[in-house]
Amino acid sequence: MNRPVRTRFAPSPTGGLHLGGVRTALYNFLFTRKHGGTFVLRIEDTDQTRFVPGAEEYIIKCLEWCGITPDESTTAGGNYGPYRQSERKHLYAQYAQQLVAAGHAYYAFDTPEELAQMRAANANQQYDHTIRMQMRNSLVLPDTEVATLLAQGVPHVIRIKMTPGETLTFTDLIRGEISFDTSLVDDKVLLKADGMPTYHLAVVVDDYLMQITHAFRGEEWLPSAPVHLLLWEYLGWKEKMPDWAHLPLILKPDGYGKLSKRDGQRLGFPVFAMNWTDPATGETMTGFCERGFLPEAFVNMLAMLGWNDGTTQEIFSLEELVQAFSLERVHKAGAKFDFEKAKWFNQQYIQQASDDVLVLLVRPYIEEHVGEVTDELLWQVVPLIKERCSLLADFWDQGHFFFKDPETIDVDAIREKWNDSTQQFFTAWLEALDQLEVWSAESVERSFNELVAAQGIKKGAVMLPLRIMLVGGKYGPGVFEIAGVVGKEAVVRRLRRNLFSV
RNA sequence: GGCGCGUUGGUCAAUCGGUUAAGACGCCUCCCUUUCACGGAGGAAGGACGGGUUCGAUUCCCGUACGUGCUACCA
Repeated sequence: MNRPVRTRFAPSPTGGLHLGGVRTALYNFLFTRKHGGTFVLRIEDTDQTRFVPGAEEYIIKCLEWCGITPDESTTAGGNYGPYRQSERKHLYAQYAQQLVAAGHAYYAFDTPEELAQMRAANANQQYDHTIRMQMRNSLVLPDTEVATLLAQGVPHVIRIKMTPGETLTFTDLIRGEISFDTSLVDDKVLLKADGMPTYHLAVVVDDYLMQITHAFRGEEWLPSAPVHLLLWEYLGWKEKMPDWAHLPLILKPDGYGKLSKRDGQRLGFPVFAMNWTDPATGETMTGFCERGFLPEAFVNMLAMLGWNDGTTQEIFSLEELVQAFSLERVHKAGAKFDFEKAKWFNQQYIQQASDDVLVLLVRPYIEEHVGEVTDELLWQVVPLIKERCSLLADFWDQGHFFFKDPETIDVDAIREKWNDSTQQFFTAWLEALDQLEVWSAESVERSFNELVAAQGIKKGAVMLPLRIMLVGGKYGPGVFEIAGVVGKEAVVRRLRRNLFSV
């Protein structure tokens, strides 16, 4: 196939953009960038009952955050629009009619009750070649009656007429050759009673009209591949059919099922790229973005979930991914999502990031707690604590004491070390600090050491209490560094308060 | 139930018939550090099972088991 490469990402706007969705989009993006093609975003909003307003804008926002913006979409434009299936309604009906005319599809007038009755007779019964001649459709009804029913506007659908007894084979770019027996495939609905197409008709028509050359989608679509294959054939477009690649699923960390929103809530990690608020319930699901992931790290992590370049390299920039990516190396088996590993990727990127971008990124996570903070303070704090942070949100947990007095103090830890001489020591040190002319990490430390020597006590006995009074617990960077940044006033205040309470 | 797809340590995974079966995350130990992290050194932990093919199978084939997906006028 010599056509220019065109891939499409086709999410349904029914909720947040989850990990599997982003990864599919990412592989589309990497593939098109590598082969100099076009990356199309098409929206599958044919199911009006599940359609959620604002979801399309949300999806585009997520892709932008990830740095994998599509070349063609409702907002980006392009010559193959409209890019929303709901706006292409007329096209699908036209091709469905064409299939009926060619004898590859038929009108079915069965009511929901009749369908239920059919299935009640045999739980495994599908609407297929074994039973279609016993149903109410244009295959069995006289032409005149069909015409009358259609004229009267009786609700009906159009179903594909599967030819039994054939073996369909196609080559999946990831899985190799896959075969199906058409006798086992049912007569899927192509056009619904409301005039909207089902996914089956819509993908084929859209991919054809948008001249898609490579179609990537989740593994869950594999069983319906024969329907799509036949549709390409029946519509007479077989030569233009894209190559297929069915991507492995992203699985929940425990158990083996597909990763779902519920798993995120249950296990305490995000499953969406960015915050998603369900307009119906008002419930907000935290995204990787808001949780403090850097987009580069997020994308890197996702790329490695089901693919690797065969070397031991794990950290890839987007550009490197584009170079190294190949569908042949995508795994066949699903991969369990591991939040710990995801955090590790982000930690790597935080360590690599320069302090000036970190200051920019970290600010909202700090200001969320204490209001406005100065650049100067952030510039001092960021380098001191970045190496102990995996998520942007960690900057608050690891450095809150730089911005406000600790709210809780690990009193028990102090008490273990506490006695009259430590009490004396700190009282004396407070006076010494007051005399200090230059306030810096070094001068504070010097003053501390001098007093330790003068009082003849063990430094270990007073270091920990000092830390805890200053930061609240047994963590954080060097105490004197902290004292230097926080300033004399705050140090004295924190010591006084805690000296008294202990 | 039927059909499809899959199966290397707890997790991500390398190996494209011959290896002491890499590496990473996590876990454990030690070092560094008068806190915690970072960093460094080390450790435990793996080919689902049964048949073939072959001089030789983790690798190729078949079967079984297990898992998972689909089986809607949802995608």
